[in-house]
Amino acid sequence: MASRGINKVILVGNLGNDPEIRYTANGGAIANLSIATSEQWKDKSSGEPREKTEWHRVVIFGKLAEIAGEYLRKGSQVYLEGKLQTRKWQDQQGQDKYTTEVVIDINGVMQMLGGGRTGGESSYGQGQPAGQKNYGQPQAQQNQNSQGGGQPQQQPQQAPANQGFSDNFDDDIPF
Amino acid sequence: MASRGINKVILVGNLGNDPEIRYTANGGAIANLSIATSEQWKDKSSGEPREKTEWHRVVIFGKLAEIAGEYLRKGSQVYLEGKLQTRKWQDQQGQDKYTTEVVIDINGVMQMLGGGRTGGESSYGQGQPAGQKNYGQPQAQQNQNSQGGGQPQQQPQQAPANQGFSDNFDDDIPF
Amino acid sequence: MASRGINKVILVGNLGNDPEIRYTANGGAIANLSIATSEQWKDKSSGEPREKTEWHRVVIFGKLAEIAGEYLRKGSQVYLEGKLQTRKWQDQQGQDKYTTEVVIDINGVMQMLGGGRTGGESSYGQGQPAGQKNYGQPQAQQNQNSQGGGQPQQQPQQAPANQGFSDNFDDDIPF
Amino acid sequence: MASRGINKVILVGNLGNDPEIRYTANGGAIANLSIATSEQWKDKSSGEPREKTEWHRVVIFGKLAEIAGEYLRKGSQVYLEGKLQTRKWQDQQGQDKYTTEVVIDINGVMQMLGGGRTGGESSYGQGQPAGQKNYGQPQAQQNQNSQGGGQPQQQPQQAPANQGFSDNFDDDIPF
DNA sequence: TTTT
DNA sequence: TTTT
Repeated sequence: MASRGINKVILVGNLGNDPEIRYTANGGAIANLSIATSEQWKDKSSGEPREKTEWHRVVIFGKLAEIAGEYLRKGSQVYLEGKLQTRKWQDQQGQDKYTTEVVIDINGVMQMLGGGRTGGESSYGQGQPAGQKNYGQPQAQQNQNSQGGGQPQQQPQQAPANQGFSDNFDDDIPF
Repeated sequence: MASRGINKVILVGNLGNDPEIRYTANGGAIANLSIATSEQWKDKSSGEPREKTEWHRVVIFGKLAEIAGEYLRKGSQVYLEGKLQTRKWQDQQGQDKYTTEVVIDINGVMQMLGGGRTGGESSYGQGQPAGQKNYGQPQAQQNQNSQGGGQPQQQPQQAPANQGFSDNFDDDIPF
Repeated sequence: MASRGINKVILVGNLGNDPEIRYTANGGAIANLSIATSEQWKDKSSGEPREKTEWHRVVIFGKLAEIAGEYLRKGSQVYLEGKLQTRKWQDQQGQDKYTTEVVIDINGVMQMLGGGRTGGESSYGQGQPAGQKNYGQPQAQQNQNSQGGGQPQQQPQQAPANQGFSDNFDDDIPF
Repeated sequence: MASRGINKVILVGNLGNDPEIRYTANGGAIANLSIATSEQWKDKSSGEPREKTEWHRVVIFGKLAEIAGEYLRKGSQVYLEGKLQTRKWQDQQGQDKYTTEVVIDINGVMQMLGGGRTGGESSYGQGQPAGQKNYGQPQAQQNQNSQGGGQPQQQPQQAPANQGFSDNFDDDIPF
């Protein structure tokens, strides 16, 4: 009955479309994203460059789904950390189908990338809340249930020193 | 002020010693582990096998620290997921020192590996609670604050089907 | 045309069956694994323990496929690192189907875990090289194309210390 | 003598300074980066926002070091995947010191993020190839030794479809 | 189909 | 020393 195993997916990619948001009866948000990752290489025989794009179906639950709906748009680059899940469903012909998704739930992570310093000329952001360039970055915290960093006990022992490392390093340390 | 960045460490390794457990004034547990990972390769010129062991200083907080203290022993194999943290301290001569640790807090993951099917002859387990082989595996859940999987909303939509996949697959799916 | 994105899957789980090995025309090995990961939690309302097993379809190429075929068996615990890939195929009715797999290629990682069902009673080691208990662990190196660690230049600076469990650390370092 | 363990670090952060590049006698490049990751949270008692920045010392070897030197600058956001390594050294007083670094070698990954400070006003692109805005992104491939994806056998089965944002998916697949 |  |  003990929990066994690790099931983790890490993606860095771009949205192929604006997120689709819906809500459960309880008011919980669910976001569906289509994320592209691509790899490219040189063909071994011809030496020609080749590229392959992989599309990932991502489902986000809860607070991160709301943030996704508010701040992510087609083309946005995002870091996602979740788990693999395959669900079975029937199409209209009653045929069984399986869909594998990357699920970002309360234990998942979403982080917007790139910071949107686009200078304003970008074709992105077109669907963004008005009056807001990209500086309205999300509170896309590392984890939806982080309540204070998780180790308040340590605070006393942790010198307030290395907070931002604004203090001067010793010459000794080779940074 | 928004959270920026990902700071993640994943280790699979063995304990060099029994965990050291201590408690904060608030009663919170802290476990210190020394974890070895090793890589080996063949020397490019001589073709001789080479090996290098890396030792990691790991600090675990909270519930997972208690589980570590109860179930991990010198030699145990463990999966750990946490973050890098460097703290500054002074040695007895007042010299500044820096120590980098892998911190497993409320957002971290600890998972015992190998399941201890050692047949009883193993030299491990010597420090284990009496009357307990290795079957008393911990509830080392994927995350200390998992409260039901994080997506109860989805349950209704999720057919109770693929729970354990005990149902038969279609011939169609090439598993 | 530049490579963009990260597509990474990390699994720690158990094989539901012995690996299926086949070979390409070129003699390259391909292994198919079915890997289970499970998570469990307490139901929020009823407080009852719940468990969910997820099954992952894993495809391994090359040298690691050979190692999988030789050393992994039904029940084996394994660490896998690869990428998500969805491929389209047609069933006998000509219907389009999609299957998402975790692909472990030359950039992937496979690592056997547990390192020793030494009990001997297991139906296990049947495929293992004779005369070799669990020490006959695979050379499941972190990466199929590691050629010496990639940083030979640094070797001189690296003290040969800390090699193995038995070393005593300096008093200065708070391990 | 078998390779045991996983030692993996994943960082997404910003450079605190331009990379420092140097070369070995053999002509191999080495880049030193200082990477910041930050997390922030609300203080449990006061409710006040708190933030903590962690600085990571990163060492990159080989081709990726060259790319880092050419394309990364102070402020750049980057994805890095490497391993933890602690080395011992002596300061001028002959005192032992330990420094823990994130090492990106031939098995590591570096990926520039954000893909486009297109503003032009940035002190940024100064090292970029002329005539090339942000599209001149580096060939920071997922791995320095990728030689064709590692699974050429599978290529025939892989439809050339889904290459790029513009493709329309089948109606069957619920993306 | 695994594992606990 | 970064970023928001």
